[in-house]
Amino acid sequence: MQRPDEKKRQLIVATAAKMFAARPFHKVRLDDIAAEAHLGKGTLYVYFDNKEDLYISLIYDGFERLVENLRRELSATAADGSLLPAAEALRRAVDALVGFAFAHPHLFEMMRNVGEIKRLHAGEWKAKRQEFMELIANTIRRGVENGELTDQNPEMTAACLGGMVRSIMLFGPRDLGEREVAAQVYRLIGHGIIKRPCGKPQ
Amino acid sequence: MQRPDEKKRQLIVATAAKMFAARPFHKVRLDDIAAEAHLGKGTLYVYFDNKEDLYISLIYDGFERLVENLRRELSATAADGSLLPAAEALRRAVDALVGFAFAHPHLFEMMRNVGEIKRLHAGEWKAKRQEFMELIANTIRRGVENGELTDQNPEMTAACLGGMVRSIMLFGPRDLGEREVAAQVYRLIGHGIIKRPCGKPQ
Amino acid sequence: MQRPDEKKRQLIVATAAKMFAARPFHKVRLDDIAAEAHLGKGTLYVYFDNKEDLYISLIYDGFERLVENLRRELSATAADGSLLPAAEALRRAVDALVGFAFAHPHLFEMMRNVGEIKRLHAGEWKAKRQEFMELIANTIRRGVENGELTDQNPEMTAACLGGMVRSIMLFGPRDLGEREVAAQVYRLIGHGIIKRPCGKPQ
Amino acid sequence: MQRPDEKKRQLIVATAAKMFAARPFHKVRLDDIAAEAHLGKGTLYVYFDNKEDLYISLIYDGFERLVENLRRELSATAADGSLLPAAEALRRAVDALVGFAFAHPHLFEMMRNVGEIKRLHAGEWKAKRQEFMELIANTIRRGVENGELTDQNPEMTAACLGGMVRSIMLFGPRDLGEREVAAQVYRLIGHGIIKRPCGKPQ
DNA sequence: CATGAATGAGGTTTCATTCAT
DNA sequence: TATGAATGAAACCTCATTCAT
Repeated sequence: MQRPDEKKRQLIVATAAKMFAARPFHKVRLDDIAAEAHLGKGTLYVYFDNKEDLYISLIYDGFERLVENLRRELSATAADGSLLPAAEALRRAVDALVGFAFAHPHLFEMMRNVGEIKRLHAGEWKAKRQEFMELIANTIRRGVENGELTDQNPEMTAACLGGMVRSIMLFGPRDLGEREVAAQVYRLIGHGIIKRPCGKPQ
Repeated sequence: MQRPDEKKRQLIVATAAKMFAARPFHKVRLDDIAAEAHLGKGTLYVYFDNKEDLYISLIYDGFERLVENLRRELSATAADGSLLPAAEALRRAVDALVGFAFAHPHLFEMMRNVGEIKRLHAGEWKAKRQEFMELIANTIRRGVENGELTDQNPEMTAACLGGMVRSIMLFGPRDLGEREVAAQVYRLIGHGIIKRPCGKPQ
Repeated sequence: MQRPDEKKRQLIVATAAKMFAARPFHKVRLDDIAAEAHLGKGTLYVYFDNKEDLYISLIYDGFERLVENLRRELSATAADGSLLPAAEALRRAVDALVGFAFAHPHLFEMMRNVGEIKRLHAGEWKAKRQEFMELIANTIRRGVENGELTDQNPEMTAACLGGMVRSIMLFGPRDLGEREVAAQVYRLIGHGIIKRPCGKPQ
Repeated sequence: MQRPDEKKRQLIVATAAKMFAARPFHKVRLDDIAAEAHLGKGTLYVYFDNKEDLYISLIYDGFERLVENLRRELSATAADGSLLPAAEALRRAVDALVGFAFAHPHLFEMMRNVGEIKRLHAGEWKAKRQEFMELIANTIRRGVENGELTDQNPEMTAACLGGMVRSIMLFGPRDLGEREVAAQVYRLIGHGIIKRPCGKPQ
């Protein structure tokens, strides 16, 4: 007797991620995923309810990992045990985000359809997205409180971050390196592009 | 692109936009669009080659209008006939972008899948997107040249803008007004969120 | 433009009847029905919701015709406009039943699963079956009232009739003629409930 | 037909009977039977070759028991060792039939598809059904020979019996008692074929 | 013997597209 | 031009059966 195998689930998810990233949902056939994973078609249905469930799980799993990465980075502490300066934390968040985008371009690309998912799995998804937003927004709020940062609407800023990275990946110049992208995003979010004459507050 | 009955074409486009915005491509049936538009299914094929053509045309048309909006705003001249200051031009670009997003949420939401389209209609699309990018990037470059702005990679910044707006619309706090969104985006892109002590260059 | 064609519906029904009679439900493929009827597979779905709907419709249509036959026979009147004697009416009912069984063996055979259908389309079916029962039971009751017949439970008797015919067709000796079957059923049912005056042998 | 664990085989048969009676063959999944019986799916295959074998065995076993019941009843002898009068034997047959129908409604209901089975296991089944028919038909013939009964076609009459009971159970009035059903069937069948001496009302 | 994860042939069903009217 | 009945390729999914454990 065999037991449901987490390894196999991972194999399916990874294979599916590759396929779904390369072509739109309705052009990906489960037959192909099964073949690519060297599994029987029915096996997919042992681990997932249906095509959509597989798709959603895929993205959700990825997003979950991303949130974990973020949490780890943002909860890092300095030598003395205190939290990192907000600006430093923000840089790490950007790095984590961009790093994830480069490490899992499939997943990142697919998160475009998050709007669709929200309709289907509102509950779980909303909670996880809330986590994501809170991690960043709270960091910004902390910075605002201790005078490091200034932001009239940390929530909006948090919401922006993902979109910035995604847009650059999709529409920006070709062949950008991870470093460059992270640096540019951090510059934009951090200082913007308008030269401010000294002493003139924003 | 003039067809027998431009009114009818518009009706189809508008109906389709509504449907495609509400559900993903593969869940929208031509039957549904035809029914919703009170037209025969075959009529759709008088005006569009196939489902994908309809979908692409939809987004392309929308994007085209957006680009025209942008061009109009960015080519505005001051009383003396000179171009607007770059910062002011940028503000107008952000306003145009956000205004469009609020005016055509369906279209804006659908542009999420622009990546998909790129694969299909690389040619036309690439040119149009190039226009979009150039409009913004050139404005930034102009500002950099005349000392108003500073940006190490105007192309990336240009690429960012759309994503920022979209992210805020999708993931940001509920019930945001057009003004608020435009203001926040402009603040972020313009000055960022890090308080800079006077005299300390970025 | 073509209009939904009642002729085509009949063609589908007739073809399906043949197939479903020859093999059990789960061994009949819609592919086969479509091929046999020289129609596209999808055409079946223009006229019926799904396989089960086709199956049910099939039997229901047949049963409906049977009930109409019965009604015609039982409402026949003598030369003077009065209803037929109950015994005569009963004979006609049996003839109609057996005639139908011989004319539409497919349908009659399939009505075996009426129990199944009841669960699915309780409403319509129940009403139609009620009609069937009432036609026979009322005839018997009329005979009882005017002294022709005697039956302690006309409803049960009515319920019996179909089963008798079906059993004979299925399990009785081979190569029975319509006449023989009708005669035997009538003898069984008839002499059980017809008061025979003394001395008059059956 | 003894298997490793006869108890377990019985459990499977009983569970399957319940399921097959409630829904048609193609809607009963072996998964469901296994789950309902708290057994592994594979275990079913230890005791039966395949789904159809299970189904057939089920009905065949039931029918076999019914035939045994009938044989016992019909071979009963009077105090003096002679066989029972034909009319009395017939009554017992009807009682046995109705009793079985009430005791095993699942099985009885399933025998609807006996026609189907005939095609599949013609051999064994034909023999067993022949036994059933002979038991009844011979009893009738005996009655005819000794003047108790009159029947032009005992085989047809025998074939009828099962159908009568089944029809009443399925389509007759609700909430009939075993007694009532048996009585009515006996009256119908009996008074049709029993010579009634003059002046003796039914 | 008992199990249930794995399988994949083959089923039902969908729906973009065609074309006769 | 406008229609929607007809089509059938191709998709998703089921589930009887197998077999490693």
